[in-house]
Amino acid sequence: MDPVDATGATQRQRLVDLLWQPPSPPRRGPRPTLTLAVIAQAGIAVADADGLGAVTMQRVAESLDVTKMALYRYVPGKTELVALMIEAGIGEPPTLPADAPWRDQLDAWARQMYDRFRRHPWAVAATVGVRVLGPHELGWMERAIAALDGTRLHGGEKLDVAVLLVGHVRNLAQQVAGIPTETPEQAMAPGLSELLRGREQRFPALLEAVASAAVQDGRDQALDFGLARILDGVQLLVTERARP
Amino acid sequence: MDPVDATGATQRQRLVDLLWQPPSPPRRGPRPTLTLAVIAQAGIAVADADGLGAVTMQRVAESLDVTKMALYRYVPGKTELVALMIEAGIGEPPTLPADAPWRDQLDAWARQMYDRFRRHPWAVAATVGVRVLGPHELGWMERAIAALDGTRLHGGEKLDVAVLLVGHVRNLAQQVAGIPTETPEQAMAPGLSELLRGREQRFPALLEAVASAAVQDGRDQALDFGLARILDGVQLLVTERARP
DNA sequence: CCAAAACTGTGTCCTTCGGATACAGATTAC
DNA sequence: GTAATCTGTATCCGAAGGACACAGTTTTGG
Repeated sequence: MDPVDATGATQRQRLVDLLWQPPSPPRRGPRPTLTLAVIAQAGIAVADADGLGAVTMQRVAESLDVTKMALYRYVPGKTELVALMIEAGIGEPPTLPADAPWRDQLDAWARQMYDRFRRHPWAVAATVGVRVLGPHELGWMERAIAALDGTRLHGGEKLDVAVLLVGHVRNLAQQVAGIPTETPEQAMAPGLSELLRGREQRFPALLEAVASAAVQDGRDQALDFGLARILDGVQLLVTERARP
Repeated sequence: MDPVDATGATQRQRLVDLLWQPPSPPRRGPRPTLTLAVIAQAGIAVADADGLGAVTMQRVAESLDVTKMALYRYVPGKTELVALMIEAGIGEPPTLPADAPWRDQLDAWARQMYDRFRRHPWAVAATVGVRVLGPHELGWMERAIAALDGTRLHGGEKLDVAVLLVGHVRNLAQQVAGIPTETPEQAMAPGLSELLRGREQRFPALLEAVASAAVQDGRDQALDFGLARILDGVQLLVTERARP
């Protein structure tokens, strides 16, 4: 199943080690010219500028004035490089007032995560699919779950709330990616209204919604809306659980 | 900005045409051995079997007993092939009872979309980022918006509800992809509990949640949970709007 | 009926990418 | 000092997307 290398470690285990136990500097041989952090930052710079597709070993190496193969001394492969970029890009989990109501905590949490994703739009595409989580990413999850500590939700429910919020934030960040100036609703997809033109009778409800939404103002209104709905729904459950 | 080909059409416009106006059969020359639908199905078969990464021109062409370059007679490039795969994979929007309450309609809508994504897990990864929407995909949106026709929500709000639901469904489908047997909570990420082992003091809330969630049963419980919360939240808004 | 036009599928070539391997130089431990 | 260890490099490879020219096939117009 999982490919095994010469040392007997699986690819997965090597990635886990890379993310969770940054390798100690070597005791012999020439001093390394690079570090994992520097490499990750270089990759992030490329991705921020020209998208995830532009992140190639060649390009990252060039920006660091080394050869492509030099990177492989630090990183097993491109998958691992992207994983490091995600960890660095998402960054440390936010510090939230632990004594604030859970709803305020989660609201702030979601907005800060949205901020990170907006700063690094490629991170949305990079974090699809099952993968190994790093300390930062797990720290974010921990912080969200911890916000629900006071409630009487089950463990599974707490996890589900976090998953729900992450999904919303990721989804919105993705929609806005690449269209920094317009509002999300207006530019949900390139030329939505353009597509609808000439097909009015086929998508009447959509047409009317888009037309009346175009008048709407609102930076990040879709984020606010979804967040309010989700937290309203969660609040309903929490209060229901609160009374015996 | 947008590359222009010899005929003066932009790449984007060519894709729009491909999705919305299936090209008519040629009037002269040899009969084509393939059709767009057949090619898309071949691509879907490959993706279903071995993932989106296994979808190469070569591989798809082989499965159709043609050369790689033959495909380019039908499809401008791989991007367009994937777009066709998405359209065919998502399929026609569901038929829902138009007289049912909006909540039941949206619930069924979301579950059917979840079903499609579960059948084609690669579709989640393929539909990240801004892209041109096809008739099917737009039809799904239309159907969701139409479900809210009776309510007094604004156009923008209706769109936001749809986006919210799509986000949840996509997110869940992605989590479950590749782990068909276990429950989503248990296998949110490969070896979440394995990662937590030895780091109990660093992620206490997460640890407790995972531990108590492991006992939970529940196929698709995360889907149900999120759906219920979201629709609860929407319902709150709808009823609020209903009374003057 | 026949030639020109239009179209299909193929073979060949190019570039880019991720990655394996072998090697030369630098640094440290014994 | 010498052996072990580690770094960065140069070279090579297979697979990928795609450009292009060509040969064969079918229809249209005279």
